[in-house]
Amino acid sequence: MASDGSKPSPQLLEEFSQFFRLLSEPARLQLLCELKQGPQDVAALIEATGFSQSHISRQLGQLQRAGLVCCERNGVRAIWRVDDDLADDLCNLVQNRFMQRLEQQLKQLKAVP
Amino acid sequence: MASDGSKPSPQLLEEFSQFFRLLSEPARLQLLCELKQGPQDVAALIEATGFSQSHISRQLGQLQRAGLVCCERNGVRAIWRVDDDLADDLCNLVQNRFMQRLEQQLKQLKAVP
DNA sequence: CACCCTTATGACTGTAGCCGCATAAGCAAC
DNA sequence: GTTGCTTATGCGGCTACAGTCATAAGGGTG
Repeated sequence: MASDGSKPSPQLLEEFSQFFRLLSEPARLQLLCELKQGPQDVAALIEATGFSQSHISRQLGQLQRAGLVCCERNGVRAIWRVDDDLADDLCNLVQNRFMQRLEQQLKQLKAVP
Repeated sequence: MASDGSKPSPQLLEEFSQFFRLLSEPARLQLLCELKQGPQDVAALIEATGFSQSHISRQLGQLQRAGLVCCERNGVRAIWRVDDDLADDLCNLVQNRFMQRLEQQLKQLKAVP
């Protein structure tokens, strides 16, 4: 968000929040993780997650519109795959921070016996 | 999310999604941006954003529980400030991707006259 | 053509969460 | 003590969105 003193515009904030909202649903994150294992069709995703077909279709549609996944069609069948590592990168950043926090808390507990 | 072939646990996905949900609200992003300009009290945030006092208090509470902001109390007054640059880093990553996408689309339009 | 399989979508319900209003809680000064 | 100022919170309305069911749309195969 602008490393100088300027503030981002409301429109940009709205776009940021919409993108983060995409990742704020465990179901979508789980689909992204499954697809990270490799391209799969919807039947495999149903098997892996237990979600209903319509649910998966909707979530994949949202992820596709955001450019995070894409699909290749063999006739009627659709093979989905991750199209952008951004979500993965964001999750790694968050996970690193989680770990740093836990280590810091652990250190503080050790320091005061 | 685990650069090897393993999938994150459902609990971790839940934590990720909860964190991203924090950033999925323009009001909270805006508060973070305002505080990025420098530590401020609630009155200044009301002035800057136009939000109600109760609204700001709730959102700051959520950000505080997540460790993104913290406050220093002078008696009854609270001065809030950013306590973690993670949100900023995440926004920068997203913004870079937005720009890359737009440049790519622009290039494709130029390539096919 | 009919029949089947896969995916997308309209309609609906239920729930979560934003947001404001009013009020309580906490602290300073008098 | 009371008065005033600042922040936190219970309550309620409202909206947005996840998730399901049923159905349509699009393609393959006989």
